[in-house]
Parts: sequence; C-alpha cells; structure tokens
Amino acid sequence: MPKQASVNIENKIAGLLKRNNLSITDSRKKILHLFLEQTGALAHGDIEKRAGEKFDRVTVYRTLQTFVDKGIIHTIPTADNSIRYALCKDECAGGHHHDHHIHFVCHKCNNTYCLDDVVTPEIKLPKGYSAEHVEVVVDGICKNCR
Amino acid sequence: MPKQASVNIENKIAGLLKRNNLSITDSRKKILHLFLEQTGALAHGDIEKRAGEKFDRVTVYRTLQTFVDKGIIHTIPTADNSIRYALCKDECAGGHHHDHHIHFVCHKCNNTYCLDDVVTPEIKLPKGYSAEHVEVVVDGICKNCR
DNA sequence: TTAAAAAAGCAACATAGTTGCAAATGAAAA
DNA sequence: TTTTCATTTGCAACTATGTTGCTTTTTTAA
Ligand SMILES: [Mn+2]
Ligand SMILES: [Mn+2]
Ligand SMILES: [Zn+2]
Ligand SMILES: [Zn+2]
Repeated sequence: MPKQASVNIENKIAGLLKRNNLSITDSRKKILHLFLEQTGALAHGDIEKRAGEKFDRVTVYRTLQTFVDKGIIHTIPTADNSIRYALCKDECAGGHHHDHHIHFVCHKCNNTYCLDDVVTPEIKLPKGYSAEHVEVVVDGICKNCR
Repeated sequence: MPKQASVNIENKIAGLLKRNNLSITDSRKKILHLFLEQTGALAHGDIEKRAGEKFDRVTVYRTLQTFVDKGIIHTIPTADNSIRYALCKDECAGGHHHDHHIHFVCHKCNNTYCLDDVVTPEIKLPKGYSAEHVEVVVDGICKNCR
C-alpha cells in the first residue's frame, strides 16, 4: 500500500471519530479499518476474528454499539440470527440513521452488500398500520458469484 | 371454550401433522396450539415460556426446526437478533415455502404480524445481481396500538 | 400386543452476549 | 511536558442461547 493512501485512511478515520465526539483509540481505529478496507458488511464474528487476538470480546461489542449509537454503522437483519454491520453514509451522523437502501445477501459467497442505489420501495399498509421504517433484504447470487 | 371448538382445533392440529408425515406428540400439539391461539408471531423465548415447564428446551428447538423444514411455520428476520416464527399458509406444505407477504413489527406492543395481503414488491437490482427471495420487514405502530 | 422407528429428555458442551470493577489510556488543562 | 480527570479497555464472572450424543420414552404400524 502506498504511504499516501494509508495516511489518508488514517486521517479519514480520525476525522470520523472526532466528528462524532469519540476519542481515538486503537480498537476503534482497527474496527473502522476493517469496514473501510472492504465492500460488504461484517458480522460480529468476522470482526472478532479479523481484529485478531488484539482486543477483548467485550471491547468489540461495546465499540460496535457505540458506532451504531453514533450513526457510524448500521445493522442489517438476517434470517440466520447473525446481525451484520455496515458503514453508514455521512447523513447518518449525530445518532440518527437515514439509510434508505436495501441489502443483498449472496448465498454463494455469503457476503452482504448495501445496495446504496436501490431505494426501499413504498409499502402500502392495511388501514390502521403506520410505517416508521422499512427494511428490505434480498437473497440471491451476487455479481461476483455468477 | 365450547367443547366443539376445542375438538375442531384438535382435529385441525392432528390433520396438519398427519399431512406432513409427522407423528402426533404432546410437544408438537402444544406448540401448534400456541400458534393457532393467536394472531402474531412468536419468538423462541415466547414459546419456551408459554409452553410452560412442560417441555425440554431442546425439544422446543427441534420441534420448531421440524416445523420450518416441513413448511408449517416460517421465520421472520428481525434487527434485534431474535428470530420469530409464524404459521404458514397451506401452500407452504411439503418442505417448500411460498410466502410472499411482508411482516410488520409494532414497536409499541412489540407484536409481529404477517400482513398476508401485502405482497412483497418487485425490486429492481443492479446489473449482475439475481434475486431469489425478498424479505420486507416494516417497523411502526400497529392498528391496535394507535 | 409387540417390534421397530421416531421423538423426548438429559447432560454436557459450545457459542453469544452482559455486567461490575480495576487498570490502562486518551484528552485537555496546567 | 507533565499532571489530572474522564473515558475506555480488559478481565472475570455470569446469563442466555443454541447444539450434540446418547438413553429412555412414546408413537406408529405390523
Ligand atoms: Mn446498508
Ligand atoms: Mn409471515
Ligand atoms: Zn456472492
Ligand atoms: Zn402494537
């Protein structure tokens, strides 16, 4: 990796943490690195493995929770009872999430993608129900696996 | 409860199990009762509690898994890492699920409903992705809670 | 009624997630 | 730069959730 790029990513991470009034710590930097280094979403287990033996399990839980609270990452519901996390766009800062994209889970490579360009559809509900948030998860084969 | 009704529900349960080549056992009957007695979905925890001290935890897990495999119930993904289960319509029998309805989670009463009349929308995916199954979960206030 | 097959219960284990508290680290003041 | 205070981390202990192998019990069908 060229030096300039790694400096940039460091700055990006530091900025992101500062903007959210979070102190800059090793575990936070490391976990944000994992998210920035790749496209898809990460399950808690992935993060624990890929953060190496470096951090305590509890720290990973607390760090992810903090990031969700601040609007840095968002959760993706899945049918297999393993919550996944992905980076939010900038609009989510300040503890409010404004993600309106759908999610795609490939059952071949098992990756989860945020399809940022696919907006969640309007759902017409029966009388009496009022919607606050719509979550769409599509399951199938991703473009890398066909 | 009038005797006739309780006989009917017993027959219904027995028929459901027989049609799916499942032997008729106390735990299966009890758990199907729970589903038939109410509208919404049940989380694993609910079922364990409401089935009383009567059955082993393991039996509950295995019974639910069997029902999912046979197409008697289906799972509903949620963001809080607690899978919920709801009865399928009859078309799901034979180990194949054909549910195309959406789900609604009320964040007031915390009930989950199958909105059988609301069909999952067509989602237009980016080039290269192919969809197999679309899951929609809407969060908001249900008609009983407003 | 009996015999074979299936399911339930039990124990032991594995994994996931939580909590309180002491030690370590980071941010900001001196 | 050093000190101070607040925040974060790691650890230990715990609860909750889910799994597996095996024995006993129940169900089904001959
Ligand atoms: Mn996303
Ligand atoms: Mn449903
Ligand atoms: Zn794939
Ligand atoms: Zn409600």
